[in-house]
Amino acid sequence: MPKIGMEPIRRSALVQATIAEIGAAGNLDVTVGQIAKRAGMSTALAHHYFGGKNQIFLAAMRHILRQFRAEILQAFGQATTPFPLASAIVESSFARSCFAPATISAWMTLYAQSQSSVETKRLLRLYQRRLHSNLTHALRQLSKHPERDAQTMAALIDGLYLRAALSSCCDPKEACDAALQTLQTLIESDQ
Amino acid sequence: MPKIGMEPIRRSALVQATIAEIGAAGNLDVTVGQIAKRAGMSTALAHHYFGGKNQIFLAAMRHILRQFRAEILQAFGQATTPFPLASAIVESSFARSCFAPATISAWMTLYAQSQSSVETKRLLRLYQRRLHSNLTHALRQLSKHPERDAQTMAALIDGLYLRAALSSCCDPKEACDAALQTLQTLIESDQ
DNA sequence: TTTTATTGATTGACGAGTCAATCAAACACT
DNA sequence: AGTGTTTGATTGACTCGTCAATCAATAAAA
Repeated sequence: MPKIGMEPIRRSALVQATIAEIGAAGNLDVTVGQIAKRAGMSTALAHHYFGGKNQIFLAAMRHILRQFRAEILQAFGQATTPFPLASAIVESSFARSCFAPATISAWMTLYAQSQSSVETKRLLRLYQRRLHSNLTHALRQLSKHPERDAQTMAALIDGLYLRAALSSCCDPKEACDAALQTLQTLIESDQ
Repeated sequence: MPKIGMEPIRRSALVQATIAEIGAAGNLDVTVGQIAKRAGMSTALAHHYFGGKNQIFLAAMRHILRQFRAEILQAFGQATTPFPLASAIVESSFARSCFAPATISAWMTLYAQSQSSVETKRLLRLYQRRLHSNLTHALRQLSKHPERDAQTMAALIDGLYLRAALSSCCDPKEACDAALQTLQTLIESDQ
């Protein structure tokens, strides 16, 4: 079997499997064995490539963040004028991909783990800083207090996401509309 | 030792110890042994009173929710006119007690576990519904869209709490002010 | 003596990480 | 082309530790 160059394939498969497995379990109570099995390899191989359970999880988290970032960058690419840009950032945050059960569980896990793992906390902060900075940039020409409104919008996005993701009652679309509505209100109020 | 009526004392001690232990660990990776030791008893006794690990955790969660609810009720008691009432609800959500490390960890755990435990999800929804209903009540005379604005404020509170609790940079006070500021903006905008 | 409180010791299961061994492709050299 | 060597890929089996849950036994009130 040893075709050379398996490493990236295996690593990717493990990351995918980790996310899927977290999604299926709903939390971090997932064994390396389960992950490896889903990825179609032995536990030993998983350890061989990642060195340990925690590093597998971190890689999975990074993958989610990278995916989210891609979503945002795409939004930046398509919209060029300020307001559509701001809306696009909001809409990216409520993209369908963010509401896949596995993604939701991974996010919640990220929050929960950030209390105990400095590396996880670092990742979370990275996300928060990026969202804030993107929003500030988009709001610079729309708002009198771009920093402050960006802070508010960022928190609102996180909060609406939480509620939409956890209470299966209200759907992503509704949450997104609520965020856009508030965005409008904010930039109108201090014109 | 068998003084009669130990049960409530033991249960309470276990709940306290659970919260403290979750706070110290930063997550749910806490053993019954650790909890029992902190509460000054044997693991067997912990099992005797609660029946199992999960039920200990659920009791701890319920305790946090109850504590939070007390904070809100107190706010309701003190403020009688609408606007101070709404502010008071916001302020309760950012009370110092909500930012104790143990409380933060417990909340994050609540979010994370709600994906896998129906009972935990039930508790979370209970909190969400109560916050929404309290806010709606307070906003009824202040806003043209009490329901909608309550939804927004509830999400904003959760989001600001997340950010304040997880990034040690921005403090509770700031988050609270941001929420109050937005509350003001919302009710002015649709007057 | 019945009931309640309490524990030490034990069990049974599970899981992370390690290791030695195997297998096959690629490579080097003739 | 043929042969031997290196090297990456891969795993089964094992170790070591941990932990939830159980139980039988003890002690003290009522």
